[in-house]
Amino acid sequence: MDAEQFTRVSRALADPRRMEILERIASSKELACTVLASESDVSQPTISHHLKELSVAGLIKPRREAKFCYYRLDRKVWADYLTEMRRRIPGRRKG
Amino acid sequence: MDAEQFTRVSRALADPRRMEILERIASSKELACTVLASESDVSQPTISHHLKELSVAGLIKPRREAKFCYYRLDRKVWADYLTEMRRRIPGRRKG
DNA sequence: ACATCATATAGACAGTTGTCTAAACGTCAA
DNA sequence: TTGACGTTTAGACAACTGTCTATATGATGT
Repeated sequence: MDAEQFTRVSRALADPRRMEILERIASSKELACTVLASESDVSQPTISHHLKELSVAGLIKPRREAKFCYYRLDRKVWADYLTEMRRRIPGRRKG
Repeated sequence: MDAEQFTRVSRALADPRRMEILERIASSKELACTVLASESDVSQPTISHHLKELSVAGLIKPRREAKFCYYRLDRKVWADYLTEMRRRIPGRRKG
């Protein structure tokens, strides 16, 4: 994962509400915007905005189906992010 | 790790410069502000500000020795953060 | 006491961000 | 075509953030 995407992901995760949304998406195979909007206490455009940030970061992928838009977690990007974290802050070698 | 600290850590990591500082500290057993300030291209107060954010998040611990202040990574907090990340976005169970 | 060095704090300022409302866009069903 | 629905975009606004300069604090050495 390159530095730019790493930063984008980090920033995307920095907002608690966005993290919450990501968790919600990850907990399901696929989730429609409507569900997220109805579950949240912020407006639907705000949800849309957060989903875009998560998309741009590459953490989620949209699937359009007629009127609806479903999002799913990109597990590869997530795994890559965690790997990059461990690479940047490696565990202590003895000595 | 409680939700509040999780958010604080996430926010602390969201700034590339702060992440860089954290990596630099992690790469060494202990690091003085002076070193960080001299290596960076931002002003000393800005470095001090970033160090405070990282401290408040619990990621680094200061050690005062006379005039100097040395920082080291709190590896437990770091490990806890990664654990919490994995807990929030668990790997897919089959089915 | 005074000057010097290392660090922290205060205050200011521009840029970013999360949120809202209003409106646009695209799809479906009468 | 009209209307309703799901979603995105535009624009506005307050709050937050990264940065700076100037200053304060505190320790050292002369």
